[in-house]
Amino acid sequence: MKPKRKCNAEMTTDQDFVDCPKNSLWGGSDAIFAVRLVDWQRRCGRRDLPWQGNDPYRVWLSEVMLQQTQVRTVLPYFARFVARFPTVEALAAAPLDEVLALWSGLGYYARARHLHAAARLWVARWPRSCPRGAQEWVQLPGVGRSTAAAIAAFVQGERVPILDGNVQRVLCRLFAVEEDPRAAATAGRLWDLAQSLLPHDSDDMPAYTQGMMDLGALVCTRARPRCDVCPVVDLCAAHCLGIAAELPRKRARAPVPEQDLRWGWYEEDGAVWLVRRAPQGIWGGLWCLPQEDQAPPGAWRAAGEIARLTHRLTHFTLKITVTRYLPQAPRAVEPAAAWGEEARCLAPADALALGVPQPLRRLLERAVDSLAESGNEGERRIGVAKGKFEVLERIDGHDKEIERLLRGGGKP
DNA sequence: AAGTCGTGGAT
DNA sequence: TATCCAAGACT
Repeated sequence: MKPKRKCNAEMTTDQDFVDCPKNSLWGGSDAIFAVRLVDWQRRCGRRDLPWQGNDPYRVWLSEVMLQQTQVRTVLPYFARFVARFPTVEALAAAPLDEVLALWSGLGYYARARHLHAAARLWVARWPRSCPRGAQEWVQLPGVGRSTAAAIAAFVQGERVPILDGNVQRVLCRLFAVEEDPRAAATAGRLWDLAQSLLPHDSDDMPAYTQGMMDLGALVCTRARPRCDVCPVVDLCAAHCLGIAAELPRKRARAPVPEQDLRWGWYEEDGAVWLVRRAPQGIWGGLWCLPQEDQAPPGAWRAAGEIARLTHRLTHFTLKITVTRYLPQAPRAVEPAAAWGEEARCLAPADALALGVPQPLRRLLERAVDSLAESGNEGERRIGVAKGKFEVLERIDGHDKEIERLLRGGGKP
């Protein structure tokens, strides 16, 4: 698209400034941007999401779930969550383990721990009520400036701006901001711009806030923005300059490093040992296979590697090797003290009811499938059927042994 | 104040 | 396939 008018750096005369769309954004009290956006949201925006309304609990819960997570992904988790915990009181009364189990698979598990702590703080400090205004919402753990503003705008119509990824992109284009929006200095400027665009009437805040999100998600998208249907295209400096699709500028990202991880599949009479991970770090508080940072405990013998999983995260790639262990003696063995106090031995189907990280969830699901297939009562084993893993690599020099283990067989 | 934290959708 | 990144917060 070609620039239709001069803007920003090209402006040299007073007339250029008058012609620049950026000028009309600052054009006094008409608040044309907000008026247009609110009108557009009410006609074309999303109005049927299950958390929309003024229930503070549902709005808060959804905003936390939606942090760094797309709407499509959140929908089934939100439904399960409100079915199990219809109120903040119900959530506060639940054990953390149950919250983590419902959160399992959604990622960023600190959100679940903070959510649980926040629910308890909420009912203790605002009994039969809720935080009033962004200043109070932000006091809940897991609720930062943008999330607090979204809740306050939706529930109470407070005139406070949000600044999530969508809004950053919209503002970078609207004002032709070329700097990295995630740099601290740029963020401050974007917050100011966001504040300056708010509607004057607080009754418009819910539709306006939803409109900013909808505009970013549906029209002002990262790739191929739909400027042809944008309600504020004539106010957009980047469109004026013909660079809307190129903003925000993406910064170069370092290549993602790889990290090796070793898990132990300690199998005992059709069940497998799980340990709770420390609250800090990745998968904090979740149940997982014992991670073999040091030598595995005694009384077990290695029975081959049963899986190699590749798990990609934003900042690095995990290569997980899962080694199967069986008791040395036919009788049950004591859980190793090295695993800490919280260790449980569960059938795979039962383990799936706990909060577990996604790669382990897949592993357990395959084990359940395998049990269902091979279901002989006498020879119950947690075999893993060949070809059922998402990612399974041949392990050099042990193909036959691996194959046999993958079938869940015993000695040949 | 950069690093860390998950998973899946979209291109 | 590889890459970016999503209704960010916390340390």
